[in-house]
Amino acid sequence: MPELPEVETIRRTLAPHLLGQVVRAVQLLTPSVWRGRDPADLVGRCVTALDRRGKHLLISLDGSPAVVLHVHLGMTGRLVFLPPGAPVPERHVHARFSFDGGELYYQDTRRFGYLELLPGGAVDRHPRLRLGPEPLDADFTAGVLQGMLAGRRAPVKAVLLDQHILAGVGNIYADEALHRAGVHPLRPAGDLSQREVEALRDALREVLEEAISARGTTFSDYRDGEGQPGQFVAHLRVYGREGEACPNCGTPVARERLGGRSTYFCPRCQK
DNA sequence: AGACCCCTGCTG
DNA sequence: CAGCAGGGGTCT
Repeated sequence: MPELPEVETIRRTLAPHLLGQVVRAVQLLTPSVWRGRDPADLVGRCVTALDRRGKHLLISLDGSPAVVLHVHLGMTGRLVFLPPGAPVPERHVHARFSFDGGELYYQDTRRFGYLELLPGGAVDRHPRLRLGPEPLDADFTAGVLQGMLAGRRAPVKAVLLDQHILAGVGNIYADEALHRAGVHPLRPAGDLSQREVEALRDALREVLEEAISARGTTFSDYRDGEGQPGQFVAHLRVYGREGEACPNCGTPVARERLGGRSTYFCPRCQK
């Protein structure tokens, strides 16, 4: 579920509740979702930062040495902060973190996500966090994207989805960016013209920024850090819209499978 | 690039 | 009942 815009929205909505707060207790209800050091090691530590890398959330806590709680939400993961008295989630709650101002719940219906407690420091060298560049960083230029695509025969969409090459783009935003750029998802990555690479770079940044502004895309499961759904589903142009009119040209949106996943595109606008 | 795996729930 | 779902991993 959560791609870059959703994780960024969760980060922003959790930050005011967690920064400067001390973990008073941790309850791990489903041990299999936990990796790394003992969760009890969190108790007494203060949250010093919330960061995002791609689709990964990194919660830094103080201490000597400091630690980082690494969260990946998979398809259906949620991280929701609730003040005292708020209705308590009941289904698929796997962990609960108590703070003076409320409780942080980790839920995940399908359990594809995980929580991992890492030593602080060079977290980006950790195997699961060896990711490609951030598409919203200022130095993600058309030249950088060109370098990612050059010489590859794989479909351009498959390259966009590869987190080791580019961080944070998932099935929804890959399809949306390719549509905006007018590029067919099955085109061999290395065949794109310079003009197409520039359009794709701009489209990726635009769609990710707009989705963050709309607080993410909610089909069913996704919620932000305060339990609220995102609004970007109303802005989707092709994703999940098989048979509906392309907003550009009116041609029915097509769906094909790529690597076992649905791919939506306009057969007329995307060559 | 594809198949299969992880897991639960919803839809047709 | 089969098929599908925003994540990723591993193995051909």
